[in-house]
Amino acid sequence: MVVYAGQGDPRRSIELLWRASVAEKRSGPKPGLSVDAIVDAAIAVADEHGMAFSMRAVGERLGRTAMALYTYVPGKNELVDLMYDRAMAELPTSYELDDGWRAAVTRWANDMWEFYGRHPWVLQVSQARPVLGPHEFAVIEALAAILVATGLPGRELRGIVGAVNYFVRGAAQTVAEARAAGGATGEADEEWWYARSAVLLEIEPDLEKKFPMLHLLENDREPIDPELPYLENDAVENFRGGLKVLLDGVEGAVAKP
Amino acid sequence: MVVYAGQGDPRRSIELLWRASVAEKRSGPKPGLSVDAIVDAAIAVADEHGMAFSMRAVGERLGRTAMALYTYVPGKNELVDLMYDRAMAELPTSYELDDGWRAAVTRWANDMWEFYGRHPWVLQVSQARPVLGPHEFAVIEALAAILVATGLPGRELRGIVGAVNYFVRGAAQTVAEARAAGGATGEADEEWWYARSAVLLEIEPDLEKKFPMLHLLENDREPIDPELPYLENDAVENFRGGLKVLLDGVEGAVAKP
DNA sequence: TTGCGACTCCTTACAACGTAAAGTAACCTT
DNA sequence: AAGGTTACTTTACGTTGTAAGGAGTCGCAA
Repeated sequence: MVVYAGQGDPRRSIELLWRASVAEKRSGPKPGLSVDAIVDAAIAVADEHGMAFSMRAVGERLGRTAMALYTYVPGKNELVDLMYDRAMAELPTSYELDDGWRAAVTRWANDMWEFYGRHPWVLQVSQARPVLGPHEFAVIEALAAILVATGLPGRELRGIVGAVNYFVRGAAQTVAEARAAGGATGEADEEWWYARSAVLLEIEPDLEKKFPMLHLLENDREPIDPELPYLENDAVENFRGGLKVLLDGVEGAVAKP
Repeated sequence: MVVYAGQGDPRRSIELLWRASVAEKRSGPKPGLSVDAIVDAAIAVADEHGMAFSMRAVGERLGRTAMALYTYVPGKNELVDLMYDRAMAELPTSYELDDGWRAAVTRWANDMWEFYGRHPWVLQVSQARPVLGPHEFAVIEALAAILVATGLPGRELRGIVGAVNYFVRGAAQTVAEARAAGGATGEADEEWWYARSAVLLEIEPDLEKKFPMLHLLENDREPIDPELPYLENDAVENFRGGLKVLLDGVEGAVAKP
């Protein structure tokens, strides 16, 4: 199931995200941790073990119990919000437009693609959560800034920003999750897919006749780059192809009106 | 976190999905349940209470304990697979091409959009799971069949199928989850968004200066249809706009090569 | 008719989870 | 030195998926 981010107390979440913590008069023992340290630890755990990280695991990595985290962070949902936004800080906040908006959007998309590869757990945080944190804003702002250069009105651009965003995310997810599925059992991509296809074909031998169009799509393949694993080939090719079509559409909108 | 479908024993999953259960010589008490009944009950629970349904809840709805389900279904993951595929049986498996592929794809997308609205929990099942079940296949086959009519080669169509699919899903998710978030606390969309924007603006008053491009996009609005809730307006507009651009791109590819 | 084995379904139990509650000890302020 | 505030721990509760074992039911062979 999806982690619903942005579900906690909105004020507290947003204060944490925007670091609006008022430095108050302090008393009592010195804090041994910090929100930053916790978020970093949580990201490290998630990078290693997937989104199914536990408060106990994060605490342990910091030499504390799970409950110690609750001094700094209201709950797991809010921690996920913070992780999400923090991770996005890795991404560029602006793109050169020298070689045109199309090249810039492509760079944005590639950066996102690689980012999702580095932090696959991000893909498991609800895709449609409201944009809450500063870095999240910055990432979308970067895309918006590029697209504004097309001269299209905001009304049209909103749909385009969404489309590009959804597409990149969806495409990245296809790789990330297949990779995770294979990785969990230690199988390589090929074996994982092979095991499933084999069973499927055994049980439903005339699969190709039942779904002729899919069969048609599947069999028109580029020569495979032996450097990359099976799945990567497919995914990268589809990513490039889909993005190309999408940007062709944007170009059409720019040229026409 | 995402429910990883397709994680269980592949043979057993696929046998269940394709109903390849061999009718064996039976002995022992008559089964009081069936896989179908369980899947139906699980879908009903998920429709009502979201993807965070429990085996106990499904059992209870059928007047059994949670463990009774394990006689029919190997585990929760496999049950989710079955629910997913069963739900997709609602969707059309082919589309008229009389008015052209573009209109047909639009119908496909609209059907998916409405489908996701009916069963928002489907969006919480991993978007990128391998296509496993017959109805899932049929849905993609339907889209593929339409797009094949463009005359584009399979190589190009694969990226397009992916793009359309990701886009529709992503767009639907934006509505579904905001709806769920509001619904959970009983807030209407407007209030929910308003609460967040208000806090954000209070904490970060010059938000609009920090993210001028987003501000620009946000403020170029169509007149709002007072019939629909706030969020619906936005989402539907972006959905239509994004799809239009995407299909323009496909049209470009058809015209050019 | 009488078992026997297969089968459904239940009870019990366990480990893992998020987190509430309450306690202990460290530290600043007065 | 006292008192209040804070960091962190321990313990505990309610939920979750599901393993293990047992009770009862039925078909079939002897």
